Amino acid sequence: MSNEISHRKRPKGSEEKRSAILDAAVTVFSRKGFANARIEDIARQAGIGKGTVYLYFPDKESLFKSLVASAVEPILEHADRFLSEEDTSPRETMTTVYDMIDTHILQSEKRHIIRLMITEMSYFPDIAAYYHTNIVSRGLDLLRKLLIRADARGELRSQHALKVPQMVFAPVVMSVIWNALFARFESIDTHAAFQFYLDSLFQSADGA
Amino acid sequence: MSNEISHRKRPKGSEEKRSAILDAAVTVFSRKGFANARIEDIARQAGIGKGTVYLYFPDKESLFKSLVASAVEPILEHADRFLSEEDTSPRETMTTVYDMIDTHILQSEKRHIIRLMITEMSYFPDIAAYYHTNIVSRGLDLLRKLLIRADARGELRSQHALKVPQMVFAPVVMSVIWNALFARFESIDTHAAFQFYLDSLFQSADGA
Amino acid sequence: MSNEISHRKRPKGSEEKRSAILDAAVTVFSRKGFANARIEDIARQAGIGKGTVYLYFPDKESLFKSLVASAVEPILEHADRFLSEEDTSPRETMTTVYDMIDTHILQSEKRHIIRLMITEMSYFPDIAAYYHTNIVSRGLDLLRKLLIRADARGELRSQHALKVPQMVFAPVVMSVIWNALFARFESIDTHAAFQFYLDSLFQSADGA
Amino acid sequence: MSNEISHRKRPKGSEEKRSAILDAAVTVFSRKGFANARIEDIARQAGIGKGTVYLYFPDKESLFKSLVASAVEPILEHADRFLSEEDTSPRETMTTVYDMIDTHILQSEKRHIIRLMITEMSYFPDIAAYYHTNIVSRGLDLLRKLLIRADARGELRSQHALKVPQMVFAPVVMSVIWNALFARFESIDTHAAFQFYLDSLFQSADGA
DNA sequence: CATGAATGAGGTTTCATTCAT
DNA sequence: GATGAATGAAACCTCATTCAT
Repeated sequence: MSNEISHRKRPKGSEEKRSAILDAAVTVFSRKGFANARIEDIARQAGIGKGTVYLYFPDKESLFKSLVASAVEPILEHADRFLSEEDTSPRETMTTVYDMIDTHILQSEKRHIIRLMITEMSYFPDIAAYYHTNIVSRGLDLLRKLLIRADARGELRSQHALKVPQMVFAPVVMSVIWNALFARFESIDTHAAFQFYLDSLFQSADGA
Repeated sequence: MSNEISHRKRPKGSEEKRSAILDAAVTVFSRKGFANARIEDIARQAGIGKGTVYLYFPDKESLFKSLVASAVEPILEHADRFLSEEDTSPRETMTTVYDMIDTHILQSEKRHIIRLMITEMSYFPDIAAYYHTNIVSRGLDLLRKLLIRADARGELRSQHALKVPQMVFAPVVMSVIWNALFARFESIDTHAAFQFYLDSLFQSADGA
Repeated sequence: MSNEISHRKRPKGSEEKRSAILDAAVTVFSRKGFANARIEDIARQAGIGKGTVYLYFPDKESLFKSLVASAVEPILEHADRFLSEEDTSPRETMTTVYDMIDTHILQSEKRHIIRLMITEMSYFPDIAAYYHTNIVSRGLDLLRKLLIRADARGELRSQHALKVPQMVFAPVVMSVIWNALFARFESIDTHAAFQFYLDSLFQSADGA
Repeated sequence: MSNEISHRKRPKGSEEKRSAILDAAVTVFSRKGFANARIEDIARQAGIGKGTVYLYFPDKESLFKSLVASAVEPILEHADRFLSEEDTSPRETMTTVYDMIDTHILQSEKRHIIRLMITEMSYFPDIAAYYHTNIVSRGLDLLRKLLIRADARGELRSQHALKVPQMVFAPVVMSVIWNALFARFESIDTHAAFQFYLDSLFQSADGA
């Protein structure tokens, strides 16, 4: 909706402008990567002047970090709520989580931000630290609990899953990376990946 | 092993020096990423002068591409051979493949190169095209055959796997990325990931 | 004179600055030649920063070409007008042309640019092609007509002149080159050269 | 004979090699200009190693200067002899000189060196000084005497010629420069230029 | 607030020159 | 003597950032 190539008309309100810059940044960072993105391109894409970017973000790195934050924070709230639900079956919970991820990340412009996190975060150790502490490790804790609950109910197919809860994210990561590198040549069936994972993680309580 | 009659005119220590530059390049590219790696740093790391790098590689991009090639090409030969074996059970074959990957990539310095491929390749579309054609799509073909054979033998656990053979690489990709971003904070149990995958893909022929 | 509505978006002092850069470029290119002139020297000479040069000219070569164009284009307009005059005697016309060249080129800073054209143009084949097509061959055509008209009026001294109209430029070229190489040691009497040429080309109609 | 593009077989004798380097230098300097000629190209063209050039010439500049010297010195000897002849008519003498120049310079590879002198000498003030003192001013003296002698015999057409003896070289300079810049597009009739000059300088003693 | 002209640090690449073999 | 691998100074050009308007 807002990531055409055309230069949009000047946004007015201050918060709107901040958000226009972030939108433009996703586009440009996605296309070029952090190092090759020019602030001037982001400004033009946002329909504002180059100097204006610096009224909203102190420097290029902060802009990138804000971008990541703007994408990740809303996700966390949802996740928190759903993963803690204990009155639904683990498979149902996980199905819901995957649906949410599919809808709110993979199908939205946010998938670009997730890709940028994956490809650029190793060069921003402080971002990595921040998100590990605040998001990843908390997410893994919730997942571990979910898997343990599934195991207790006899629904966990492989004990190995308990040792690598990170793999639950594999369909997301693989989908994002595959599309970044090879979408031009060959698509990846993300839904099948989710289904495959649900089948891999869970079985009905009778072991079938 | 790499001491054949050299292709070009460079004398004696030449191939060793080329190697030294590539080794230095892994280190520096890994630490800084392609864009932030300075040729001068690579040269210093290799213990040579800045200009010397250009005697072996025409420019920074070629150096990077050669680096990727040097890591990937040997892998392909092995993979080809093993995946085509038809007289072993699919699970055994896959186990061997995972072992090979673990030994030759994840446990070696090559894991850094694989990470660089994943994180930088989207900015080198021609590398992506080359490796998709020559490696990835061929690998997927072999995997598809393997999975179909497993299915024919009643050993494939989920039909969904057939639609996303890419997911077979998930343990490798996840391991590499996790370690790049979060190894400092929390390890990932790569072996458990492989086991989980084998359990997910295959069941004994009687469905157990 | 150069204060029309400017083509691009550069505001107020912009055309002045472009001019200042071109002026500085004449000085530095003249002193050092194209290859040995450093952009930084030109910038310093113009009283601006190195990067500023690149706001006005995309690269060093373009700067050089613009420099040549800025000197040559105004000349052409004049020349066109005068050489086509058919109601004055050829000798008078040629006298006027030589006067114009003397005033507007040899006595002005433009003589440096003409020298640069002569000394550097062989390394810019596209400049040579452009100026041959647009200036030199057109100038020669006009000169040929002039000489033929003189011949028809019985005023051409030597038929050989018709075969090498290029020699009409000899006083200019010789003067520019002599001064570039030997002005320090010995002057060249440019006016005598022009007079010699007029005497060589033309005689009164009665053959005297 | 010796300016093909192919890499010749190794010359052996020391003087031969010096001369091979000079031959190669003409070719390469002509094609690229002083600044853009690479020592390595000259060496390859001469069929020797890069370092070998430095056994014969201390640096690039010296090589260039030696090149010019090798072309100019032999010319001087001839010129001296002919111009001083007083028992032939000035026009005959000048005709001979022009013939010599045509044969030994314009028709030979030396024309490239003359061009290089013209185009590069302004950036080598010491070369200019040397040749002005030793060649140009001496040549002009001889020419002045010749013209005065012609005048005394009533054979000088225009008194202006006495004031700009430099113009006697105009056909040479114009021919060399024209060919350097525009030979691809349009030729210059050098012989007509010489004839035009002889007609311009001299008349028969009776004024015809 | 907004702008974009101006700046100069920084990185890539070239190539004259050296020197160990 | 001859070589060419190695070097690093030097120059082009880019772009994040500043600041006068």
